[in-house]
Amino acid sequence: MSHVAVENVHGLDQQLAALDLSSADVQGVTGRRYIPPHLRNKEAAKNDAPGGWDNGRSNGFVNGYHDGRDNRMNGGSSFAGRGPIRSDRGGRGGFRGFGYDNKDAGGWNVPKDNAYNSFGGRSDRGKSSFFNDRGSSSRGRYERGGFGGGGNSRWVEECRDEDWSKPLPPNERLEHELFSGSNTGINFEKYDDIPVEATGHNGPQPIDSFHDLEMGEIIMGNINLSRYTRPTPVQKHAIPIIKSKRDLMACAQTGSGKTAAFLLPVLSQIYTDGPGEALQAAKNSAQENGKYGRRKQYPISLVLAPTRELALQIYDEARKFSYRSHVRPCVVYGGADIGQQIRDLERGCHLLVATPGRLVDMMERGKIGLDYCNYLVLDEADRMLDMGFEPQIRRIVEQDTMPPKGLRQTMMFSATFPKEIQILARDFLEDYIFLAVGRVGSTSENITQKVVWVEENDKRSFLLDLLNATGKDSLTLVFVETKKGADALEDFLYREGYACTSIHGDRSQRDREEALHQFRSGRCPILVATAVAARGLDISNVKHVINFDLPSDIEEYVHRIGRTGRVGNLGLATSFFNDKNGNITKDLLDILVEAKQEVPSWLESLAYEHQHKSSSRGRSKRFSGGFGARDYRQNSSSGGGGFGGRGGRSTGGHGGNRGFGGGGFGNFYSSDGYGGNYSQVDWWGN
DNA sequence: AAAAAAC
Repeated sequence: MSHVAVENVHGLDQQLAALDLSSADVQGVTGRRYIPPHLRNKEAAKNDAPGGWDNGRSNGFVNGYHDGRDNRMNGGSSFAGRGPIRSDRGGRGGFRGFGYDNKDAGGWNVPKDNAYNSFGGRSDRGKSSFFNDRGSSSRGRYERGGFGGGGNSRWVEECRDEDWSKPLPPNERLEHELFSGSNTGINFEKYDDIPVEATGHNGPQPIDSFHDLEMGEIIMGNINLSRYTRPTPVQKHAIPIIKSKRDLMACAQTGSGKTAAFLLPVLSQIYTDGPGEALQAAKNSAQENGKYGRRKQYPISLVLAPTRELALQIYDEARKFSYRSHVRPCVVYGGADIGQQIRDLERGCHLLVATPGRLVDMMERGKIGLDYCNYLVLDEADRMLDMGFEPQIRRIVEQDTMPPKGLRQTMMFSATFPKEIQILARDFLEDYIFLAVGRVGSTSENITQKVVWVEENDKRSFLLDLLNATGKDSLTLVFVETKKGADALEDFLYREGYACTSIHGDRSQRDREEALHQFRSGRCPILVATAVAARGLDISNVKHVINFDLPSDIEEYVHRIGRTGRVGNLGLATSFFNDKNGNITKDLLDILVEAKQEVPSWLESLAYEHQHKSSSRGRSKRFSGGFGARDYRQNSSSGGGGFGGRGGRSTGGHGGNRGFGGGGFGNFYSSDGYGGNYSQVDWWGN
C-alpha cells in the first residue's frame, strides 16, 4: 500500500509535530521511531502512577485530568488501578443512583415544574381539588401551577382576557435557574463584514440591535437576562424576516446563534398576538373530556429537531425566552417515559419542541393537535428532510391537521443545505426568503482544521497523543462512524486511564443524557460520539473535535467540527484520514481552502487523482436513490470545477509539505493501487 | 459495509 513510501515524510511523528497543539507536550515524537503511547514507559507505570491514573504517561497530566479531581472519590477500592470512573455506566462505577436516578425520582420534568412557577405570584391560580388532594410535598410544586390545574371551568375562566404581551411577575428562583448559565452572552462583533445573501421579494431590512424592532417587554427582558448584547449576523437578518411573517430558509455557520434567531421572533409574535384560536380549541377539548388526562393540546408553534438531545437543548432555550410569559414550552422525544411527557403536555403546551417519531406517536394518541400551529420550525432542516426523516416530516406537516403552507409560517435553519434538499424543502415553504449568512455549508474560520494521514492501525495511538497534548479543562469530542466503534473506543480509552464517556443511538436515553451532562460539566472531558452528537449541540468549552473516523459526507463533517469554535471562540479540529476516506477527499479539500486552512499536499494530490478516476462522485449517492425520478444531482456542488479550476488558489506555500504536491506524488499514489480502488467503491453499498 | 428517529 501507499503507506510504505509515505511513512518517511508523513509519518505520525512528523505529523504530530506539525499539529502545533498549544501544549504540544507530545511524547514519543522526539526520537526517529514512533512509539505508541500505550506501549511507552510500561515499567514506569508501575512506579509512578499511583492508582493507575495516568497509566504510564509520566508527563504530569493525563488529558488535563488531575488526581485531585473530585470524580476520584466516587471510585470504590475496586477501581484502584483502573482509571477514572464512568459514572454514567451502570456496570462500571456503581455510581448510578446518585445523579440521574435522583433526578428521575423527582420526575424528569422537575425543571419544568419550576418553569411553571413563572405563573407564580398568582395565589388564586390552580388550586384545583385535584392538586390539593396531594401530599404536601408535591403540593408545594403544583399549587402554583396554572393551566394544568384540573378543574376545567375554573381553568377556562382563568384563561379569558389574558394579555399575553404583559410579563407575569418575576420568580427569583426560576430566574436564577434559567439564566445563571455561564456562556449565554454571544460576542459576534467581529463578524460585521460577513457576506450575507438574502433572496426573495420584499425582504425587510436587517436590524443592527435588538432594540431596532418592537419585540415586546417580555422578550427584551429575557434578552437582557441572557446577557445578549447584539444580534449575531443570522439574527440580524432572520428576526425581521420572521417578524414580518415571511417564510424563511436560513443557512448560517455552526455556532452562530440560529436557535435564538427563530425562538426570539416566534415567541415575540406569540406574545403580541396572544393564543388566538388555539386557546379556544384547548378549552373545548378540556370541556369535552371532563377528566384530567384526556385533554388534547394545540401548540401554537412547533420546532422539530433530528436528535433527542438537540430537542432538549432547544427546549431549554425556549424556557429562557418564555420566562414570565403565558407561553408554556414542552418537549417530547423518544426513549423517555411517554406518560411523563403526556402529563407535562396536559398542563399546557404552546410551544412544542419534538423529535419526529415521538410527535407522531403523540398525535396518534390524540394528545397533540396541530390544527392551530401557526409557526413551524425545522432545525437542522437538511437533515430533517433527508431520506431518513422526510416521510415522517410529511406525515406531520402535510398529512395531518397542520395549517397548509401559506397559512402557517414555516422556517428552516441549518448550517448546511445541499441544493438537492433545498429543492425538496420548497414543498413546505410559501413565498420564502432564502438567507445565507456566510457561504452555505462552509465552516467557521475560528476553527483550525487539521487533516492527518493515519492508518487504521495507528489511530488509537495517535489519538492518545492528541489527548495528551490537549490542555486541562478543555473538552475533546471524538467522532467515530459506528456505534460499535464508539463502544470499543470508549472502552479502550477507559482502560488507558482517561475520563471518558460515550453517546450513541444504542445507549439508553438516560445514559445518553447522562453522558452529555458528564461531558458538558467537564467531569468526563472526553466524549466519544457517533453522528448523534454532530448537529446542533451547543457545548461550551469544546476545544478539540477529533474525527477518529471521517464521515462519508461533507455536511456531516461541517456539523461535527462545528461543535467547537462557537460564538466567536477558537477551536481545533483534527481529522484522521486514510485510504478509506477517498469519498470525501474533494469536498474536504474545498472546505479547507474556503476556510483558509492549511492543505496537506497529499490531500491535494489525492483530490486530483480522485477527480481523474471518478468524475461523477460527489454527494450524489445520498440523493440518487431516494427521490424518485427527479434529478437532484444537477446542482451538486461537488461535481464541477476541476483541480486547476479553483481560482486564486496557491498550491505551494504549505510549509513543510512543499515539494510533495503536484503530479509526482499523485502518480505515486495511483501506481500504488490507491486510485484504482476508489473508482470502484460505492461506500455504503453497491 | 451506517446513524438517526416511536413503541
